Order: sequence, then structure tokens, then C-alpha cells
Amino acid sequence: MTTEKMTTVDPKPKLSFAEENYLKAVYHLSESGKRGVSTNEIAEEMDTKAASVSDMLRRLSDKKLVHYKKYQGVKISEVGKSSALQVIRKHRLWEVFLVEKLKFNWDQVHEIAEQLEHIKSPLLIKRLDEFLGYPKFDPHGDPIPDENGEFKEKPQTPLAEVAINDNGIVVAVKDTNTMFLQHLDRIGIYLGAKIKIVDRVEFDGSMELLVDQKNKLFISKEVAQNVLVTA
Amino acid sequence: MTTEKMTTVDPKPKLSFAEENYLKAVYHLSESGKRGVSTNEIAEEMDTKAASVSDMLRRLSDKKLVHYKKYQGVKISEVGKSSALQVIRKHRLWEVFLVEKLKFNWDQVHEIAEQLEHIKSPLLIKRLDEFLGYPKFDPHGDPIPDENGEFKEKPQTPLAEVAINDNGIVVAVKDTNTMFLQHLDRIGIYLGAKIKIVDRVEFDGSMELLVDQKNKLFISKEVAQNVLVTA
DNA sequence: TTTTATTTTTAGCTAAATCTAAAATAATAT
DNA sequence: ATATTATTTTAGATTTAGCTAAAAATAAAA
Repeated sequence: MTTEKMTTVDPKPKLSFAEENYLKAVYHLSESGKRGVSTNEIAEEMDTKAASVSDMLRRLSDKKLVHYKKYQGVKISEVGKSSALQVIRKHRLWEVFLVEKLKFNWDQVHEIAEQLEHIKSPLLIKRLDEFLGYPKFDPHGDPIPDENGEFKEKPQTPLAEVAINDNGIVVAVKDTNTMFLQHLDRIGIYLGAKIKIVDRVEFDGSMELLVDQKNKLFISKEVAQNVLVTA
Repeated sequence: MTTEKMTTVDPKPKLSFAEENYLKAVYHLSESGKRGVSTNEIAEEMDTKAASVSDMLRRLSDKKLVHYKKYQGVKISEVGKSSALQVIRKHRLWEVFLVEKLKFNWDQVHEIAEQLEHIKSPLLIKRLDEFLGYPKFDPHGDPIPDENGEFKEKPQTPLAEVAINDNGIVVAVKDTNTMFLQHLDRIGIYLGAKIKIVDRVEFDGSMELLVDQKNKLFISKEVAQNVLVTA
């Protein structure tokens, strides 16, 4: 009798930190463009080499976490998406915890959450969620998926696309880079701020704003593209 | 000119999870017996093989985290001790968080804290400590080292060694095993409980107690040895 | 449609952290 | 003191995750 190892693929395998990070990157990149994500894009996003990405994609594909055809780019699978969303859920819940409970500033939480997101304990996340009062958005305005990976985004438009004289409330930031967030702090833009577009300069895309009906502010195109508001 | 790599040993290198776990084991084992810790003891404690331990000890020794002579067992170095104590500090602070804030039971927190203790962010631990109100003891009564690795233990005696008719308050448990802690829950022993020794059976070391002046209780020698009280 | 450039993959290495099996050393017992 | 047993170390393999350099495939340009 030949004893062979059963190779049924576990539908929810325990993933390594590296695997979780790759899945997250693939997920984020597939959200922007609807097409398959290229090896180079992933390498860029993760600050690693294309060769390492190829290698990992092969392994993720073996585990059915992504759909991958050589030279054709990669798409996340249903199982992979669900895993990625759980990691994202954990990341964002921890960010809320750090800001709401530990008094961190929104520009300080990303790196720490990058570590905390890999802690494995469903009960921990359930309790954390409860402790935080079931938040729906993280400190940067990004939505927090529920246990089933479901979430809804607030309708949002970059300031850069809002018409002159229109008003909006800041609901999210596109970039969560420390430098950018610190800049927003300095100039007085924060989640919830009421903003009126006073003027837009065609030449360089810079804008003049009125924040909270009293503070006049000039911002660059870069800032205008990364601050998201609702009407 | 020959360019040689400087090999000054970093006094506080970033340690891997595995290295931190080995250091913790060496630290805990060197506390009990005052002599060098044997490879086998460590293998036993960490549920791994002696060969793996030998290998790791060599590497920890290269990094000056332990004093190690082949076949002679190992002793933790000052740097190693300080690193171990910081990991222990983190472990115990997280345990307090899980019990005090997330309503975990004391028998559920060990495994989760085993993961959380490896998160690297001094500021996070500072803020967590503050958030928890600078606790001095974890949910099992173990002392929490401060940022300098200093701590003091409450004077403690195993119930098994307390004289008949003497009283004590439960201040810690020696074993933090889930089964043992659940057993204590079931019979009604908890940190802070007032206990009077009613009787001790010479034959098997079992004891009769009065808990909180009203509940009569019989416990085995094993329990008596693992519950610690102050006079 | 070739040629050129870019992207992606493969091949081969390195470093941790593990394992098994075999060799070396230390401890114990006759 | 020697032989047996137990412990510890070494040697060699494996797995994961990274790297560089070279080859192969695809896409873009002439």
C-alpha cells in the first residue's frame, strides 16, 4: 500500500507575515486598476525585487490565494481577498486603538499597526472591536471591514476636483505617509474639517480654501489630490 | 588598503522572535536554579530539539547575549538579561491590557501575549503602561519590570508551606497553565482571596481551606504548591 | 516585421531556524 | 578504570524569504 500525503488545500491556512503582506499589496493594487497586477508594481509597492515577487506569487498561487499566470500578472482569489481583508480589518482596528486609546497622532500609527495586524487571534479582534465601539472608519478615514470582509466607503472626492464655491467635509486622506499627515496637522486640515473652495489656480493646480468658515489657506495640487471630502 | 567590516557588537541589537523566545527561556530557567542552564532543559521548556538549542546558543553567544561554553551550559549576560526583561515587561503589560480592558479571563491571555510581546515600539509600551495606570503586577501576580528592568516581587509562600490556622492572601500563581487556572476558577480561588488553612493531610499533602471566611474547600498538594500567598 | 527595450522568470546563493542522524563529551555504574 | 548511558554538539538537509545575475518572454519602436 502506497501512503501518499493528502494535498487538499486548506481553505483558510495560517499565513506567514510575508504572505499576508504580499496579499495586502496585491489587494490594494487590484483595487486601483481593475486589471491584473504586475510583478513590478508589487515589487515597487513592497520595496523589494521583482525576482522575490515572482517567487512569492508562485507560492501564493500554489495555495490558491491568487490567480497567477506567468507573465500575465496576478489577480487575488476569493480566499485571498478574504484573508487580505481580515488583515486590513486588524490593521485599521489597531490604528483606531492607538489613536483613540493610546493618544497617538494619526501620522504615528501606520508602522505599529503594520506589526500588530499580524497577531493571530480572532477573539482578540472581536474583543478589540467591541472595546472600541465597533468603529467603521480608521483615523485616516479608511473603512474597516467587518468579520465577513464587508464595508462601505463614504462617498469621497479629492479637493482637487471640487468646484469653486462648493463646500465639503474632510472624510479621508488618500496618502497616509507621515510627512503628508504632519503637513496637514501644520496647516490645520483634519478629518471632519469643513472646507469651502475659494479659488483654484489653473497654472499649477494649487487652491485657496476656507477652513471651518474662518481660516484662509493655500494648498498645493499634491495636497488637493490627497485630501478627500464629501459634498 | 584592506577594507574590513567593523564588528563592534551592537549593545541593543534588534532581536528576532526566536532569539527573544530563547532569551526568555534562558532567563526564566536561570532564575530557578542559580547554575548554568543545560541545553536539554531549554529544549524541554521550548518544546524543541537539543540540536536546535545548541545552534541558537552559539548564535546568542556570538551576539554576547549569553555566556556559553560548549558542554558547560549557558548563563544569561547583562545585555541578554536586559533584553529578556523588556520582553517580559511587554508580555505582562499586554496581559494586563487583555484582562483589564478586553475582559479576557486570566487563563486566556498567555498565548496572545506570547505574540504581542514581540511588537517593537518603545513608545507603544510607554503609552500602554500609562493607559493601564502603571500596573506593577500582571493578572497572575507576576511583577512587571519597569523600563530599566527593575521590579519587586511581593513576599510569597506556597499554600503548601503555610502553617495550620494561619491566614494569607492569594498574591500569585506559580503555574499559568490554562487547565490549572480554570480549575482555580471552578473552585473559587482568585488573586486577592483571603485564605485560612484549616487542615493539612500528611499522607498526600492535600489541604482544607476556608476562603473569604465562608467557603470550605479541599485542595490537592499540586494546587497547594502552585498557589502563592502572603501572611 | 525586425530590432530594441522592458518586464518577468529562472537559476543559484545566503541567512535564519528548524530537523534527523551521527559523533563527541561528560556522567554514572560496575 | 573501564564500560555503559546520557547529554551535547556537529554535520548535513529542509523551508522560507530574501538577493543578484542571466535567460526568456513580452511589449514597444523603428
